[in-house]
Amino acid sequence: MAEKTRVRFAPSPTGPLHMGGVRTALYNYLYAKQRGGDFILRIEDTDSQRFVPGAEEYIIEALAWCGISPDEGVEGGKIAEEASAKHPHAPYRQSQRRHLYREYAEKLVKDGNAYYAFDTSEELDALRKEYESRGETFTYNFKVRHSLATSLYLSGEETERRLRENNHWVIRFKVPEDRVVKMSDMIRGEIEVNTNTLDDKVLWKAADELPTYHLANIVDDHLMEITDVIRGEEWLPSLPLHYLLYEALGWDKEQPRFAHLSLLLKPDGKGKLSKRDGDRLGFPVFPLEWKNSEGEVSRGYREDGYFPEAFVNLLAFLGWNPGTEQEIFSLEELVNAFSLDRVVKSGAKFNPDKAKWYNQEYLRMHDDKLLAVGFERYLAKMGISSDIGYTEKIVSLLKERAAFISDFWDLGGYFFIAPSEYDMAVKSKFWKEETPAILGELSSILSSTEDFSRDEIERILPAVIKERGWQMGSVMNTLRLALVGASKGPGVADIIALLGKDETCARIERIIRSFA
RNA sequence: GGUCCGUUCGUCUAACGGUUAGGACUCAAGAUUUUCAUUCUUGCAAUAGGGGUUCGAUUCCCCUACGGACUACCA
Repeated sequence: MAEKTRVRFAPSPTGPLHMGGVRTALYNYLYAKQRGGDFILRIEDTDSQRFVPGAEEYIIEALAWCGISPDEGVEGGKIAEEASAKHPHAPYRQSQRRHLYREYAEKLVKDGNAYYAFDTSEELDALRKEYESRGETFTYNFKVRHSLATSLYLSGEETERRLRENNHWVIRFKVPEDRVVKMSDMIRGEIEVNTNTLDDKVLWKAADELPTYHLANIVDDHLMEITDVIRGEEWLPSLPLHYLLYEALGWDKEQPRFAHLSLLLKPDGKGKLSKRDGDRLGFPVFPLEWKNSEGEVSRGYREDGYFPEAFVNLLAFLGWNPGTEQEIFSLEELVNAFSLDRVVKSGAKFNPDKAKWYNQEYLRMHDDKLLAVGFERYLAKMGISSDIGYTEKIVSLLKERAAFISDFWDLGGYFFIAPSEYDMAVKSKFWKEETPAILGELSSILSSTEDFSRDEIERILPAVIKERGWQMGSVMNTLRLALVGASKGPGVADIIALLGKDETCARIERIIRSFA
């Protein structure tokens, strides 16, 4: 029987989930679902210093908004704490699994694969500086560990004494000397690294009785039977350590496959996409709005009016493509089409224009009724209430020129509020001496029109203009100016029919008075 | 500095040794639209550089350049 695919998304609750993080979660999800596997959400909160309240809830909510639902880890919007049939590996929060890790760290020490180290951060910092000043690279490995205060060098009694004395000690991995670690990455292929360039990383800290990422991650991935690890490129440098750790723990035969995703880069200039870029260039970097403890607000795709489907779609295409010319994919279609083979190795610069285009495509696919409901919510925030039938007609008229629901307001605010000012460029071009008289006559013709349907108005208008020998351009544009206030919008007949007889005539009278 | 990863139009990318190097976004032009958009058509625009390997390199290898990540008792 083939093994069941199990992947995990393991964010750290140190702040809101970045869109790059959402992409990692998405690729994990797509990969798992395509294989009928499970997607697990695990919270890696082993850094007690950087814990941010609300971050975990944010992560769960963001994934939910995207339609990415974990098979394991989250139940009813909360991270599962108790083991159950659905959540056999609970708890899924590393801080609640702390008791598990020490035994593995101690086992590594017993087997000679790790050791106790008593040097302080300050001592090490000083040492690093010293090396740097000599132009050398400080590597905490076989070259130096015997000269430092470690259980490798100290006597058994001395080690015992120091372990008891205080909790300023750590357990470090003992990286083997001069070995070439051969690794395999599903996206990048084969990678080799000599162990001499690796540091003896800290695995466990006595101070807070917590493991570091490296240990917790490997232990949990093993315990949770993770088959494939798909994570960000920033983890690639620690892949050799992870290989070595699996080996030292005796788990290398069943260690997961790895895939490292390239980073999302800022749209302009150099470097990875950061919160700052969003603020600077005017686009969201986070899926949902986030307010930090200082009250600073970071905008979110959701709040900016992106459809979750569009967001997921554009995210999927940042570093992956189906190899066909199809660009619009639902989540289900992505599940079917996704393949790590087609994930691009290089970093992708985020393009806000393309993001907007995606949303426009999705807006067009949406039902008018749904869009109208969304638009009414937007209107309500501005204190405007509208009949849903009326709103829906507006939406259908404006749909093809909008990318966001909020665009309906910019595009059609005049359907709700009469123009208070007029585009003077349009006026100077089309407003003639005889215009007031013409508009006045038009107003009275319209007010006596029985059938106020769009089609009837569409028929009457040009007929009248032709009959009286008026200038088509001048009349139509000034009429539009009266109704809209500018030279934009759908057909005049559509606007008139929607506005209704009274409002149309009132607006015509009003512009005549304004320019009298 | 060291280690690792990467490099095709401005951007996202296709082309798994043989193509006029394709598509999408952006931009420009034209057509349609009495407006603005839409739509349609067309256009601009790329294999980082240098060596190999090969009958033939975007594709394989090496070097250089550039970019990125990592280099914490953070993840």
